Amino acid sequence: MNFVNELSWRGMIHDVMPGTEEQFEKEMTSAYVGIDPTADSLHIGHLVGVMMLKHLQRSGHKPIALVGGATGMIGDPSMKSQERNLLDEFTLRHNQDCLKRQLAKFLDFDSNEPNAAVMVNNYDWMKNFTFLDFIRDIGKHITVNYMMSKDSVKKRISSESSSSGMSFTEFTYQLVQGYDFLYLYQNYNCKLQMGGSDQWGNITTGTELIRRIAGGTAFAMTCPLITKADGGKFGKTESGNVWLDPEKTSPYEFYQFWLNTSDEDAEKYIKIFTLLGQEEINELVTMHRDAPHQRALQKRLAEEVTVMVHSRDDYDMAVEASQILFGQGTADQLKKLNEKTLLSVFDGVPRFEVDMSELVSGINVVDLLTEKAAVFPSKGEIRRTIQSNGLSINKERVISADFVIDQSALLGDRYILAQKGKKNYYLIIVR
RNA sequence: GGGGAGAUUCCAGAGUGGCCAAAUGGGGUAGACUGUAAAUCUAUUGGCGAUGCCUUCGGAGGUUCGAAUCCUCCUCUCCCCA
Repeated sequence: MNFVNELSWRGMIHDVMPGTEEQFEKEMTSAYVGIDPTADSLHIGHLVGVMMLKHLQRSGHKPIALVGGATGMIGDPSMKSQERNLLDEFTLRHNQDCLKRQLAKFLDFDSNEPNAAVMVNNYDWMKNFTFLDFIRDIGKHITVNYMMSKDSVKKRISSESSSSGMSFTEFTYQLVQGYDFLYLYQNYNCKLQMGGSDQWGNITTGTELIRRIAGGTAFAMTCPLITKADGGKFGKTESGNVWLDPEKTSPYEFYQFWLNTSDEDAEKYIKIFTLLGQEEINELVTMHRDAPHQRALQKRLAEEVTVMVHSRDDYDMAVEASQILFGQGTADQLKKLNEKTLLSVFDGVPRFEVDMSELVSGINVVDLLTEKAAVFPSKGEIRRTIQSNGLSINKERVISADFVIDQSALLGDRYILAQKGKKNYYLIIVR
């Protein structure tokens, strides 16, 4: 399997440095991707980089996952984000461990194969590197002129937009990241850095350092930034990031995220986020174009990714839940569910607990869903939702804000299903 | 060190004494249409015991019958000149 070709037909290559392909043909090559350890879980924004590493390992080369304990605290000027705070070492290690556990689902870290994956943390080699040593040994080899010519820097300096300027720390970022590459080159024989297209400038600072200090040749390869056809940010839902950690994003929500991708995006994503082959994907795309309402693409995409990140069981559960929630499910069907099925179906649904005493004499929906269970942030909002036909209880539409709920509404004697709009479910558990 | 501009509801951005809970756009939410899509259209978008009341226009005071709007001080941001 040719790594570059593989990524190329999948639309995962934005830019490659000349000679990269030849390098892969010449020998087993180590390549790395950087990951910020800002949280103790990866989110799907990280997935592209992870998939690049996965393809790399599949084609016989050696993946290195670099945890940016040091760089993560500086903040990349191209990210526009604020400068970040230094994570304390305990948190850093904790996050690193968690990330490794997740990455192990994609990459083989443990085998004795020569191309087993490796995880490193740049904090380990940066923490004892003094400022003086750094500017003497590294800074000396790169000119400010060179650093200023990077797009990420230029954008921040030509401050026609009322941006807040760029701090020296941010300016230094590319050097620190470049040094990582040099370090990996010297200590791990790593010859390629991969990343999003916004990383190109940073990566080439690394190859430049390697050329000037080590007299070696290293390569750069970037993938396009993942976008959505509607211009929105990829990987976000109403409730924020889509995490790989099932505690943060349940498998049901995870599955739903992928199932909801638009037609246009689905064709793109299935190539990037699954390992399906070219032929199979082409068939799916054709099938989908013939009968878009079947959403064969989305279904397969959601299946593949959910199974890969979670498990086949989690996937089955998510599908079952989706069928009950979005299928022809009626109030009657809902009432027939036994407790076990009900709980598993609503596994990923936000839950609220309410005391039985609230229900015995009946309670107004508005009060229940604001004061007792904070499904809505304010009473005004729930009233507006009811007025626009947006609220259902146990799959039956609430038509008036005066609607009263009592024990007769309970499913399985202790549950109430509240639904806001089409897609948002909340489970109320009565004690 | 000197000079200038600014801080408004989720964001951008109007408003410069009463008609302002505050234009417009974006975003969010809900509805219609659909395929749990996209696009489009509609409604809504501070809170509440709701024809009214309460809290909001960087912070603290003050003027006034009445302030987002005027005055004083403070905090922060940006720009220009040294």
